[in-house]
Amino acid sequence: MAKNIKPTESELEILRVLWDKGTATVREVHEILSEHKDAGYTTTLKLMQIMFEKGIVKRDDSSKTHIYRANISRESTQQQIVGKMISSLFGGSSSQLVMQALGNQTPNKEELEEIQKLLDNLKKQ
Amino acid sequence: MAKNIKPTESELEILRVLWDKGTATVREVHEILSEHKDAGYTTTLKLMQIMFEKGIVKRDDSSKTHIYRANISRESTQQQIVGKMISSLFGGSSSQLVMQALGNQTPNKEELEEIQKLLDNLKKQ
DNA sequence: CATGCTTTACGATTTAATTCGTAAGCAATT
DNA sequence: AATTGCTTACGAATTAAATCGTAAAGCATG
Repeated sequence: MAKNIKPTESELEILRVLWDKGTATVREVHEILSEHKDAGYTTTLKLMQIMFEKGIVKRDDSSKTHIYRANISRESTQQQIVGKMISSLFGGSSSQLVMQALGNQTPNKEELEEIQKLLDNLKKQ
Repeated sequence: MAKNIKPTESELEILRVLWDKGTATVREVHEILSEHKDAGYTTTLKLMQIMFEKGIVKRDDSSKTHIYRANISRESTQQQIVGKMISSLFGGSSSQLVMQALGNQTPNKEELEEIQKLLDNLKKQ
């Protein structure tokens, strides 16, 4: 049973850091976010506290500086969001999304091969 | 130069109706939306008025009942949103999005063939 | 022309997300 | 022990989206 949680834009940014690093403190997340975005430290803190209340992240608060960790997987979140987009923007047709994505920004040779393999598998069934 | 407009969730719902029908009155849009969602008529009206102010839709107000029409294309909007999603959720890798979409909900034979054609084209280059 | 129905306009409220200021706690250093 | 610096907690302000109530205008019909 996948969690039916829809992270906001800002929450996604934080999740990406946590997914990449595994665990992180508020400070670490904030450092990374502030490369691209300017918001104060307490803003990041507050967001992460709210995410904790919502159950989107876990945290270890046994020491003074809390250590955070994502509580929803990258894959299930991607699936959730992509699924929603397919139904809301592509009339339920995943192939339309695929075409759009491929036409948009072309992957390199290795990636194309990977897609080809997946496609071959799907065609067999 | 594509418009850099990011429709909200509700605005997208309205746009979908306009894209499908070409033109529509507030009443028509509202009828369709209210099949799946319950919000009052004036809510839909207000949203469409705001979209007009933002330039997302055009309207013909020569008669009392105004006639609306999308002012951004379905394709460019899809591109915008998919592009954003690729960078924000898939680390810039469009193939990852493709894999996710294909794994998620498998298209039928014809769609698979279409994707195959596109893939062949991309591989040639 | 009065009544009733539909429309637009518009202000106000509600709800959610984001942002920040300030206080309090803790730890290291002087 | 006082100072400095980093941490969390928390309330409050800001901003944006969505919702609705009410009024005014237009139009058809009795």
